[in-house]
Amino acid sequence: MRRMKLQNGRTRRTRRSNSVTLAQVSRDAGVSIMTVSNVVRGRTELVKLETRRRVEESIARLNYRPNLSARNLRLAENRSVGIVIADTDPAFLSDPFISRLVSGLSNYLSGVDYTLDVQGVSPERFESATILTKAGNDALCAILCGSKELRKSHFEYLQKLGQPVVVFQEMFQPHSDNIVMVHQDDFAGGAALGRLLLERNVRSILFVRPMLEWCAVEQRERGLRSALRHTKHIDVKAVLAPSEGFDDVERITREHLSRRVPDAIVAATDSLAGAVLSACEAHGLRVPADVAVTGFNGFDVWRYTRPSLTTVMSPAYEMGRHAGEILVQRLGGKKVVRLNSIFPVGLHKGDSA
Amino acid sequence: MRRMKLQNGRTRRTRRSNSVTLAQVSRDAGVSIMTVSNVVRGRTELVKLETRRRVEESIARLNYRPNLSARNLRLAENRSVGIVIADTDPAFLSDPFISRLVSGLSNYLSGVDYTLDVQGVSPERFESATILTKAGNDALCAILCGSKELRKSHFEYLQKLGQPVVVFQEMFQPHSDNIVMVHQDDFAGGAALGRLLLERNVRSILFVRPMLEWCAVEQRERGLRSALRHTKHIDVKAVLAPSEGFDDVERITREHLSRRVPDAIVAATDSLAGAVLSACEAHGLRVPADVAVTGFNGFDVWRYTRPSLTTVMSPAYEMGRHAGEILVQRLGGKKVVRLNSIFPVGLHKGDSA
DNA sequence: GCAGGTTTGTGTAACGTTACAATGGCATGG
DNA sequence: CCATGCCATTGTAACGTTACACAAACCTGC
Repeated sequence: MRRMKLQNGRTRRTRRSNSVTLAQVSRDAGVSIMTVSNVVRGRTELVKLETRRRVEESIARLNYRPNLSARNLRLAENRSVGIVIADTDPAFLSDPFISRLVSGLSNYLSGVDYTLDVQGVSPERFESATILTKAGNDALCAILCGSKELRKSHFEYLQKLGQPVVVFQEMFQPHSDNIVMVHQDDFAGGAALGRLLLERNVRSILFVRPMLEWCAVEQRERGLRSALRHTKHIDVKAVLAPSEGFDDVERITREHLSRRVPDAIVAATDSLAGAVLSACEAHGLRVPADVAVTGFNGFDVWRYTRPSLTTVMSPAYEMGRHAGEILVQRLGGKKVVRLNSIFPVGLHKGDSA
Repeated sequence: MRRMKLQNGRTRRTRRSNSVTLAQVSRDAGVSIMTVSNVVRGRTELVKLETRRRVEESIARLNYRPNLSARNLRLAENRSVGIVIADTDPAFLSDPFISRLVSGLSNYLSGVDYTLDVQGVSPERFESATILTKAGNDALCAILCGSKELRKSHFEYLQKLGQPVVVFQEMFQPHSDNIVMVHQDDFAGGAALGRLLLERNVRSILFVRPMLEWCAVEQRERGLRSALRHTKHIDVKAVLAPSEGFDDVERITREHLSRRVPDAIVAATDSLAGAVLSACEAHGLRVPADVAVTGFNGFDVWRYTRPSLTTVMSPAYEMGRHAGEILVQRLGGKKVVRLNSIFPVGLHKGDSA
């Protein structure tokens, strides 16, 4: 970093970026800083047309852009929301569910002139995410992963922050009213699949779930089991995929199939279901005649697979938008009563179950 | 917003957020502001252990978090990168290519304690994206879409910014050394598909491309045509899908198929290819015997389709990481010589061509 | 007991912006 | 020609932080 001599002989650091300030523009245009500021912020009623033109010229010539940090500091407002995702696996971060959620949030915020900060962080280091340790966002969103104790402690942490927070896909009861829960009805989705499989007279089920400990997955399994609760002699066995990678999931499924072929395989997500279908094909099993297969979070995968996948449709994009709306409302000072938004899911009946 | 009376009777706005400042902590701990600041920033060699403990207690009790805007203003550094994507279509924003690119960038930045701002914006309003109009990021990334003139003007705009910028998937020659181009070799990918189809003795090709005007798509088509250039009598016809939605793409493909069945259909992306396969199936065409089908940007779709899709594998995640590395290096003052990074793509031979 | 050093802590002036009060100029009207 | 009001513009004091210079306290060794 460059240093320069001051008159008195001391040295002082110079800015690293060659940023243009209001003061420079004001000198160039021969007006005061405040006049430039008023022009920049479109307070046209305060500035004579002729002056405004001159200032606008200077702004364009010098390529002036207002310094956000200074403005935010002065206004005690950042017009920015952060989202922390407690996982760093690229496969999870670019999962259609996550990316649609983020798209919805981002698009909404963009429309009301807010920006979005995105950070993925491992569950163990959750609380040291920059977005959380430094106060640089007006509001936060979070997707919690990891063991239940870990998630609980992260949840408590978020409650203490005192700024509006949306937590997605989580079941804890908030004790503080800064937190709003937004989730899709994973339990109902799981239950709907369970009922469908009951109609198909399925007796044994393999539930394939990712290693990732995520509340949504738990709820899906819970919903599934609950729908089967009153029917005796239905065997549900959970299988942990060693990773979310296609090959790993396919391999572990094949291992299970070679031991015993269940009547149905319920995968916790569509991408897992894709690998499961592939494993069934490799075993020469007909789907759904020999084994029924279902997925979860249907965006596009169900359109590609053959047979087309029976899955549960997710309103991820709308959930993201909704979270944005809630947060911006809160920041605007509105007391939002609803602390819990559950989005309904839709059962998509494909040919695989 | 609350107001409060000052001693002299004036009113002045209070902060909307109940943020705790260094001053408050310092009062609570009975030390100076600077001591607290030193503790917060881990300058442990400057503070006696006993004092540090006391300060840390106060910090924890008051729930202090440093104000990022103030710090950034003082340091003239934001430790933050912004990415602008010149499209607001959720289907594009959550396209595997885009979301993997963003994951790579986000993960890298997170590791070096930078944050990432994401904004999608329509090509027409590109230059009014908050990320661009306000100076709040140390560096920027951009994905340009829209007509060539529009993209050119956005590119010029980015050149004038004077801060490090990475532009993805674009072919313009930068005139200023703040811009670095990062792209995958779409041309080579298209050419590889072209050569593969030549081997298959294909004579007529339908190129299905999205409405979205994106440089990557142009390059793919150009590469394809270039590979066929020296072989006479090969007919390449481009079809514009009315949207990237599966149903629209399938419909338009079927319309074309009912007029004439080409030897091959080259889709500009895998998701388009998925719809194309579905259209072929609906027409009772065998793939690849009656018509060969190929995709582009292979992440997972090729694993799901039957026949499995022949496609071009994209290193999107690595491209995102690489962009982050370059930008952070530049911000660290390193002169980066390379102004142009081209990532090689891989041809994945599936069963569809 | 005091020069010389080290360790620990503090005071101050920025950083670039905005809210607000205050200024000067220029009409209008009595 | 002076009050009055309005318009356009400006000066100033924050916002919360950090770099730097400096001060105070506490050691040494002679």
